[in-house]
Amino acid sequence: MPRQPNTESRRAQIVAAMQPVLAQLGYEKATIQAIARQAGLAPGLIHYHFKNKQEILVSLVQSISDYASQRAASQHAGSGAGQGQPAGNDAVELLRAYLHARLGLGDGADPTLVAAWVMIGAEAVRQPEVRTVYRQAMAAELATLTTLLRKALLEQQRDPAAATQIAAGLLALMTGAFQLATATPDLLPAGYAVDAAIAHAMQGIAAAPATSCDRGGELAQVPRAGNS
Amino acid sequence: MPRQPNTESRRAQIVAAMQPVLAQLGYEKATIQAIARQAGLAPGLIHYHFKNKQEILVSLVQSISDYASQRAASQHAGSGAGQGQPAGNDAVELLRAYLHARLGLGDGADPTLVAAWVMIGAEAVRQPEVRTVYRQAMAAELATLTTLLRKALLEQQRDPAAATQIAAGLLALMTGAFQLATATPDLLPAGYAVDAAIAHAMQGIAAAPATSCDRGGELAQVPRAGNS
Amino acid sequence: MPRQPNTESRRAQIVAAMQPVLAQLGYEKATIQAIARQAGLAPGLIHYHFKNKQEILVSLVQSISDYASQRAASQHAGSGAGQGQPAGNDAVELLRAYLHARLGLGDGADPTLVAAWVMIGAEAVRQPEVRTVYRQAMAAELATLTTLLRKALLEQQRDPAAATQIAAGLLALMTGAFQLATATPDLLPAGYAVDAAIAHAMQGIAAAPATSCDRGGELAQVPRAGNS
Amino acid sequence: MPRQPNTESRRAQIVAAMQPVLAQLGYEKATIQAIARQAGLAPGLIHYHFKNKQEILVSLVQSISDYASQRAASQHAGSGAGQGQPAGNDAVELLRAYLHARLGLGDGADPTLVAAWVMIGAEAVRQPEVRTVYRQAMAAELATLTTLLRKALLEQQRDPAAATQIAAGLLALMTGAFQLATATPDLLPAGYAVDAAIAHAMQGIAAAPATSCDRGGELAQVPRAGNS
DNA sequence: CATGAATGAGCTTTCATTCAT
DNA sequence: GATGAATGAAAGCTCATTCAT
Repeated sequence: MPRQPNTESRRAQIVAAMQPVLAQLGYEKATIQAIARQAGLAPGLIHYHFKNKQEILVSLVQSISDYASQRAASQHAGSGAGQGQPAGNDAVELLRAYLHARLGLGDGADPTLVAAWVMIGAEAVRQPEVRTVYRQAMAAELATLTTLLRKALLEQQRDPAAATQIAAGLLALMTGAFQLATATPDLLPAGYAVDAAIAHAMQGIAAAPATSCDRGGELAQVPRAGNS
Repeated sequence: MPRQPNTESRRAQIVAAMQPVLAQLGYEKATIQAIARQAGLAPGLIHYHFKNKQEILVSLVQSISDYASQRAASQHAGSGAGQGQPAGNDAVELLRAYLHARLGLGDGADPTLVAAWVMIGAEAVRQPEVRTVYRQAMAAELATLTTLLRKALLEQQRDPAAATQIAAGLLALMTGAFQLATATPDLLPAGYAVDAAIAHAMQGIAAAPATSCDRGGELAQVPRAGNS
Repeated sequence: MPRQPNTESRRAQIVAAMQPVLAQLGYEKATIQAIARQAGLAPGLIHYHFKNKQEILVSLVQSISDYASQRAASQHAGSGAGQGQPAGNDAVELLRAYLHARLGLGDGADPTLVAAWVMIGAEAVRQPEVRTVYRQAMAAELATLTTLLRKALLEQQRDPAAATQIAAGLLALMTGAFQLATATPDLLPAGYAVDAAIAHAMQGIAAAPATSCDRGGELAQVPRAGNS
Repeated sequence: MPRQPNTESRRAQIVAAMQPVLAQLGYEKATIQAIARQAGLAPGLIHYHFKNKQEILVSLVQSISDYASQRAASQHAGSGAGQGQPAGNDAVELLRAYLHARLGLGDGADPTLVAAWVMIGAEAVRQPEVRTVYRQAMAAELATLTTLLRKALLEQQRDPAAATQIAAGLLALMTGAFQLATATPDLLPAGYAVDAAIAHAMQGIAAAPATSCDRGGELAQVPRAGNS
């Protein structure tokens, strides 16, 4: 009677264990021993399930990225379900909610997750394999932002071409906010990141050229950010 | 006649050598041997001038920070010298120039410098000594931005209280732009960072409440960013 | 009804799987995992059938040795069956055929087998258990050669005492040919080994003192090697 | 006052230390620790002077090969210096002396050296870098043998074209003799290897076709090996 | 000041062997 | 018999730091 494989769950367990260790110690100091200890496993077992340390890191990047995409998708699905809003601010509200979800709660939700992501960003600089998956994750985030922005722009009867530029700015702003939240806590006022991101998005939308008829003046009344 | 000590120049030489090595290899892989090779010195000499590797890193952070402050200061000095501008856009232009200088040229001037700074940011997460100087550098940058923004806001007759919030957003945006320029080159369109930063600043200024009399509508005409 | 044990066939399967792995990787790098993979079995099963890795190696040595002995025996049997040769060159021809079989076809028949044997030879140096069986195999080969040579010498009316010395030379020559075929392919001309071995044997026979009456001059016409 | 480099002597020391360890334990079991212990050095120092373990092995191969070439050259030089021999057996004697030097004294001079060479031969099978230098060493030996044989053949007024074939056989014989001397001591009679090699050479020379005039009959009297 | 060899702790990785299923 | 996860003891290698010269 052969025993049933448990590789998948073990891999997930190990990847999950790497996150806090990475967040606290950085990649080089996140030793296999430390990861094993965090996971409650024998060190040798790590290499039974992963070819090498880098592979754990790559898996972690994909895991985090997948989690983020999934959460974004569920948010999309959860909103707009005919709440009978009078004004057509659905898309704008969705965007606002997205930025809140991403940057809210002390500028980065789970500090461990954010710190791990910062470490991953540094490793992406010098490990090509990590760079590849990191870039994919960033591209996915960028695509999500661009889509949200395009919808919001259309909703506000603005030229959707502005979406790309605004999304790029938002991505940089979010990335930097993660870095600052992790490396220099308390330097910046609490909640600044959500406000800045929403301001960036809303003002960007407002500043975008109107689609057809020149009614820019009226439409400039993009809903103000309600949290500051 | 004893030759005069060359300690200071040696230290500077070593610190300078660490930058490209750090940019390429990260802190842990930036070995003393590699730094010594880059500096053209014997490995043993490094520890004569620095207690340990961390001390070189701390010196590098200060060095980069000082260089940035100095460049910012010289920029201040160089501008505003009564060139008889008709409109009172001095402060706004100064801010714009500052953001250009920081983010221009491929979103990060010297790639080596930017990459090194990204690595430093990661180390700041886990090395308290590094975090301290990193935080000081960031605080200095934030102060510079805040000052520039406050002047611009005053110039535009806006409430200067908005400066802090806008500066925080700019700092995050810049920090993230450095990260993205280093880890995911070519993901974002060239020059996006300068545009995004200037848009963030200008729209933030425009959106700030007017100082005294409520003439916000007219004053909304903050000079548009000229490069997009 | 209990299924009948398959231990023997499993053992043979595992031993057979070790050969190509050993040939390619050497003993230390021939991991149990690799052998199991080659055999299409689960790693854990290996140690059910073999106490340890060395035991597989020892079995392989015996397996190869047995195979060689068997082939030699069948060759003996296959020849000499009254083909009505006029001249009494039976024994000489048998010897020649034997050397051909051993060294023919690119100086080592099955390259995998030859390479495995070379690896075994190296392990025999340091593992007493391996040395024992390796020595037995070599002794068997030596005995076979000696027997063949003695018959040939008698046939040619030479003193059979020379057989031992010639056989020793042939054994060394064959062993070295295997080594060279494996480690330095293309260094030596194709087919050199068969020629050299046959020359060694034939010239050795020719140079051996005649048995009784001194007719050495005539008998020197030992059949020349026909393949060069 | 810089200290003077001692890298060369240290490298030589380490290479020398590897030989007996390799001879006794084989490559994989010849750990850095064991080599360091043999050399009386700290383990870490090994990797200061050698990039990796393989590099030590490659150096050892070259070292052994160089030593052999050198000894062969000095032998050449030392002989033939006008000893006023009546018969022109100079070249034949030189060849005989060479084989004696190579195979004499218990079929392999320094047992440690021979055993190490056997281990090297096994590693040459699977490590390309080792194979390269091993092949060079073998090619050098082959060239030496071929040259000696050509001279001897000319001296005996035989066709020198036979040199290559005879040399190949001698190389295989010597290689095999080393293997057998190391892995199966006492299987073969003492001194068999020298005798076999000399017989192979001399009989090969005798059997070679005469150069011009057909006086093969007389010239067949190649000097008989004097040690059997 | 300068050199470069030397040290040793600690890392990743490998792998024979064991064992619960 | 068979499976494949689990273990733990090495192994090679790296590198900050020290120190004799």
